[in-house]
Amino acid sequence: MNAKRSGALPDEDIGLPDGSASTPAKAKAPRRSPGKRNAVATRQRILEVAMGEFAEHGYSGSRIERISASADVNVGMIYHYFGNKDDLYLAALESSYKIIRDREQTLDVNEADPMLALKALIELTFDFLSTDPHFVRLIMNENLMMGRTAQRSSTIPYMTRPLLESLRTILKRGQREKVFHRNIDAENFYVSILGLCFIHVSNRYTLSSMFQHDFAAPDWLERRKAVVVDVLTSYIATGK
Amino acid sequence: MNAKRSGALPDEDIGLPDGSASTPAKAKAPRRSPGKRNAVATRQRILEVAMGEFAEHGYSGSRIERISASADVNVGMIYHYFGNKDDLYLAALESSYKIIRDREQTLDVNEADPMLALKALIELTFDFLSTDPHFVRLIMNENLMMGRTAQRSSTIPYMTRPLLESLRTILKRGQREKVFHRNIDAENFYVSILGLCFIHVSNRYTLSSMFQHDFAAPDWLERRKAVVVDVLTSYIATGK
Amino acid sequence: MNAKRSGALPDEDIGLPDGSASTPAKAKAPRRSPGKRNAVATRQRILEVAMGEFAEHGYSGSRIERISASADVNVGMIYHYFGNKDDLYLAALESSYKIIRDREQTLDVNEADPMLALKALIELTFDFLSTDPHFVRLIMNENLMMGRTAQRSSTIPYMTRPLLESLRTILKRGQREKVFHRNIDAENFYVSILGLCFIHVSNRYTLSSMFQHDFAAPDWLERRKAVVVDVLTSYIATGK
Amino acid sequence: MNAKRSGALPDEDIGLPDGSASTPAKAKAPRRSPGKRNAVATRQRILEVAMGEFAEHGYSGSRIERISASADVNVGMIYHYFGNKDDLYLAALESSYKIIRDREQTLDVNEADPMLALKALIELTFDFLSTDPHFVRLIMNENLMMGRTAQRSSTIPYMTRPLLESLRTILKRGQREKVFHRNIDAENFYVSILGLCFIHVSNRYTLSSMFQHDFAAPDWLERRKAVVVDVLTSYIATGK
DNA sequence: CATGAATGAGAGTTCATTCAT
DNA sequence: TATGAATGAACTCTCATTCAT
Repeated sequence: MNAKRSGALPDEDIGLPDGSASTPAKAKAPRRSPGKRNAVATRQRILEVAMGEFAEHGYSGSRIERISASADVNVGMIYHYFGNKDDLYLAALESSYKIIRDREQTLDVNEADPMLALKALIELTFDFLSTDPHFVRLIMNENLMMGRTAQRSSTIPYMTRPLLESLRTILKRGQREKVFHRNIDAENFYVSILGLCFIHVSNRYTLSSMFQHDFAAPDWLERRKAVVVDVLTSYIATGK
Repeated sequence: MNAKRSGALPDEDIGLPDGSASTPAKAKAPRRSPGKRNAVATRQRILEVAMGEFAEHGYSGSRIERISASADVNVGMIYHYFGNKDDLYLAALESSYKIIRDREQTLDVNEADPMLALKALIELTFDFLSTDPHFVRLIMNENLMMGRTAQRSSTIPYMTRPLLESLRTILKRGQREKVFHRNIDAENFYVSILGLCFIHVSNRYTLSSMFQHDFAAPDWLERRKAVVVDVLTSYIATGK
Repeated sequence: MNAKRSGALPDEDIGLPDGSASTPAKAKAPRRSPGKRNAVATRQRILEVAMGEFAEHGYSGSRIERISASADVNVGMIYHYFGNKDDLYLAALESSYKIIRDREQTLDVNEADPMLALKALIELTFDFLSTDPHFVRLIMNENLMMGRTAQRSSTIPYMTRPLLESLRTILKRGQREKVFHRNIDAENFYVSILGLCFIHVSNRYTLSSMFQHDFAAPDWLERRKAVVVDVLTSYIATGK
Repeated sequence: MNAKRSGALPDEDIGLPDGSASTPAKAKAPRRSPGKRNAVATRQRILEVAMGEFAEHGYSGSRIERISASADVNVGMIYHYFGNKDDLYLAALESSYKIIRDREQTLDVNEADPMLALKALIELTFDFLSTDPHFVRLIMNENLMMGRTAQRSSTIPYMTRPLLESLRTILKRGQREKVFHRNIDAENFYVSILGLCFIHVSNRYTLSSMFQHDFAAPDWLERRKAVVVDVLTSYIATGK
């Protein structure tokens, strides 16, 4: 891709300007041993820094220069390994998605009690999104950009498949055992889970200014998680 | 001397680059002619165009030039009326919030049946957010910018008060009449409403690529709205 | 935000507008070619051009564009090396001061005859200021800007120390040897020297229009220098 | 003159950017009685404000908008009365010059003792320049602009004539009475007076940062004035 | 006379990207 | 591989000046 500047993405993208001064240089990847020319490690270092940069500043607010400084490489290297900002963003997005996918694999769908399995899935989702806001911010950004990059990706569209499969498995079993209502649609239920686990992270700041307290406070999160589980289970449960 | 690229937000913001070519100049306010040299009208025209621009492209992706072209005014006029990009964004944000607030005021809280009143509130929220994605996008953008502008606003923090008051009134009456559980917390319940009404708009594109259908399709929205009402009422209802 | 027109000095500055047409692009540093991609040389070239630009046009009258053109570099390079117009001006000011300081160091303070040493110092000051009006203009400009930049400098305030030390040394010796009056104050005397050596350069144009001749003409300068030395020595000398 | 922007002055000018915030709106001419349409008074008010503005900010640093605000008229009026910025500057310059000229007329050249008359002239000059730095700043500015505007003026070139005439008269009488050296040249002596009375005002800020005290402090000025008189009279006096 | 909305031509600054070394 | 100097195209913001009302 050879597009100068923002021309890269045909239409939309999200960004946060500089503020370089106030962002305290990040945790900068550990300084590499000098002289080591380790292509794989360099690439990985750039990628990790980029994930943080894009999550924090959005696409157009992210700075190649800042990434190169934090990753302790020069600009040229970024272009060498990733081609351009657009493709670096794609790589960062895919890499971020991979993390949650891997996490979801740890779920034991075959748990004896479907309700317990469901609760576990809800809590995992809640915890994952709440613990590290980077992922949520990246998704928000991607949606503001109208999903253009996600569409280009060959891996992202499938990203939540495992989670969805787990959910379907659990739902079916619960319905067979008549502990769940039979007409619960997996997709719709997934959207409900996501909505309830996403909102306090995505809208953290506007909610905070409405309610005058921090929506990222651990104890609030703990109580909120219980409510979310409650809302969802009371909806799905037959009461049997 | 000079505030650097002065107009920037101190630290963070969200933006979507140009794409000028593909965005066909917007719907351009109707070409004025009789309204020439009309301060109020000009200011309003700029503001309306700005609301659309910021919602579509985010803060740093928005272009003063594009706004001035769409509003059919000289760039200088924007600075004349709003000072700088930042303050224009603030004005647009406040103006957007005002619209939803005004809409909420149309609710009849004293509806005889608390459950019906609650459903009305949920549906109004759902419809408002779904109908015009601009508001949702603006809020997403503001949260990606860590709420910096909302905090600067003297009006926004109080904007959702009326809605909350309505909700509290309804909840209290429902609890008194024992049709709602007694320990439902208004704040927490509001967050649940918001989460369920927000997610399919905010995550429209990533969800669409996951489930391969358009999450803005009218019929899907209709069904989804019923589910949302169902989830929330089945959680709150005593079954009495 | 952003310091609007951001790069500006906090409050005041002096400048001379364009006149680009009439100023024939300056003496443009010799077109580089071998020196391409030479950081040190490029920085130096920019600095030298900037010194001339600021001296001729004042701060706000100076144009980054004109500097970049004369230095035969891209505008971005100026920001790369100097950050902004303000800091470039600071660098130019410091660099200019350094030149006169270095020149002063060539003085032999331990000259046998204090009166001769004093004359040498006066003549050096006179010649330096008269020969190249750039320095005088830069200082005038800085004073019109109320010394804001000089105050920011960590080096300028100390720059005239050596000259003052030289003067003090000479004065003391002359007083000890009773060829100078004893109650001559070094600071006050320095101000007198400066005033007499400065005025025909700083007020060159208004004086010229008053007296209808060029105050920069070499023969006039020669005669004037003799008068200045005369005024100052007749004041300080005991007549012994 | 119809030149847009800085193109007005062919080449040079001096200016100080905004800093509007820190300059506390000046002493704003007394608010005129509403409804009064007094052309002469309006013109005069603009002129006075302009004199202050140009003295403080230099030519290109001065803002038509700021002048109109301080003079409590709108921009159009300035153009109505003065044509353009350039001609307003010329008017302000001439008006400033007129003030000092008028002041000088108060001198009694026919004072019995030539030395006393000379001292009076020196002190008047010293006091005038020290008391209100506006005049000095205006002259500095004009010289940085290479006297282009002064040359256009039909009155300025003659401005110091009266002072010069007074000086010549005094010098001649003193030389006739043999209290002054005979070969003192009026022009040269005038330049010396000016240099010694000008420097601590023109270079106030750079001198202050060199010597770490305020060169506008009343007691310092008093002592300095004595030195200046001393320097000049000890040079001119025959000692008879 | 008076107003201030509107214009247009810059000016300073930023940043993705390229390329000589 | 690696560096960072260099480029060029924007972008935000300013300001003298004009002109409809």
